[in-house]
Amino acid sequence: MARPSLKAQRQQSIMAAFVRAIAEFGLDAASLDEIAKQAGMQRSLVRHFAGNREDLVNQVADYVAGAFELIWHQQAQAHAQDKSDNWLVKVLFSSAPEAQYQAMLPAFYALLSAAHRYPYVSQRMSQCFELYVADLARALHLRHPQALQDDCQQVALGVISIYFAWDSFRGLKLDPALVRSNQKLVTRLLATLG
Amino acid sequence: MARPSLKAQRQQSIMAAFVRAIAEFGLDAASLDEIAKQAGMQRSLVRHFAGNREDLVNQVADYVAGAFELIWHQQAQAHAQDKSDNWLVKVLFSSAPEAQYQAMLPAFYALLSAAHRYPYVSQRMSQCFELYVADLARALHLRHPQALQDDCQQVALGVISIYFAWDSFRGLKLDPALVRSNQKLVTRLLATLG
DNA sequence: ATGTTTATTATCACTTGTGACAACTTATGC
DNA sequence: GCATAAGTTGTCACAAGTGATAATAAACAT
Repeated sequence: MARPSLKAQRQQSIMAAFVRAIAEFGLDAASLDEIAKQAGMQRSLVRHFAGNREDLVNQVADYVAGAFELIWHQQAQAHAQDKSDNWLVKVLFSSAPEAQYQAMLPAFYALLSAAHRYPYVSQRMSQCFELYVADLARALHLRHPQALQDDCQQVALGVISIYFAWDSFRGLKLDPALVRSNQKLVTRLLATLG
Repeated sequence: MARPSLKAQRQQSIMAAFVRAIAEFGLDAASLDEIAKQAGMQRSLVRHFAGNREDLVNQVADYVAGAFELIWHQQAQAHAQDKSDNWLVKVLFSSAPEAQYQAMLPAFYALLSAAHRYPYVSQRMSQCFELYVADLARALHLRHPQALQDDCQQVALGVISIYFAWDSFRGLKLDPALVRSNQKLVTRLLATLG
């Protein structure tokens, strides 16, 4: 038929470039030119493959939220056999997060703080958060069958919230001792499930 | 001597205008022109009274963080006599927040997500967070003298984190039932202090 | 009224962002 | 090779943002 389409790969590199640009300049100051430059192509190509600015923002919300959900899922599955909840504390507050994940954090929080101006982003971020909570609640219930589902949901919400707050302050000049406090805090909260 | 200075008032209205502009366009797209327009003055005046863009951003961090700290302080003092911790749940998750506070939320989270690009903002936001935690930890210790200080600190960190996460999703399309879960969650966490 | 300090207005020069479109090039199937 | 569909480049027109500075107007003290 015709020349093979590079659309998928191009869109990937555009998204990756956008994420980097957001980290460096902020969502609203990450210009199409900057994205193009970071992706090593011309601005016209960005437009060709990804549409205009609003399209790009919506797509990057999917890209980032999807990546976060994937990483979370992988972690959860890797520890599916663990009978205690200790892996949670380790995964969330001990091991250095994957580079890919860490690189997306600024974009995630930039999107979150701008979500109220982009309906689709708002919806996608909410969905991501609720998926996290529901998923963790399920995992907790498996390990604490005697606990009420509502209790598991509360604790899941708590753990995710604590992690969110912690994450949103990563990169700032917070007292490093807070990591330890957060670990103990999550342990304390999990202990309420008996 | 000379003509009386309007600097203080002008700076106030510039800050208020900046906060509104951030909510509407995001931190990096809130242009000096827009700020001037919302403040009802010319761009030259904004520059005259508040300096260039970077100055403005640093000032607005102080403005917002200061306002948040003030509101928090007022709430804490208003309930200084309450012997139980129920007021916390009510204050954080029940009563509709003051309009002034609510209007500043978008700016607060925009600043937080951009903090890694502005050293002073980073420092100011960290300071704000740590003040919240330390203040609440003190308040908790007063009501739970038998609890260890470290435990109070953990719980305070938890409550603040839960509130932060909740707040950062305010304005998104989250399931309204989560308010109730958050209330129960905070109660659960506070109960671990005995 | 005069000098002084501040507010206010009016511009200039420069850079950047955006959307749209036309022209050209390349790979593939038949 | 040729038609086809896609990639790629170049460019135009328009709008906006920023920093800087000079010039003018207003309020106050003496």
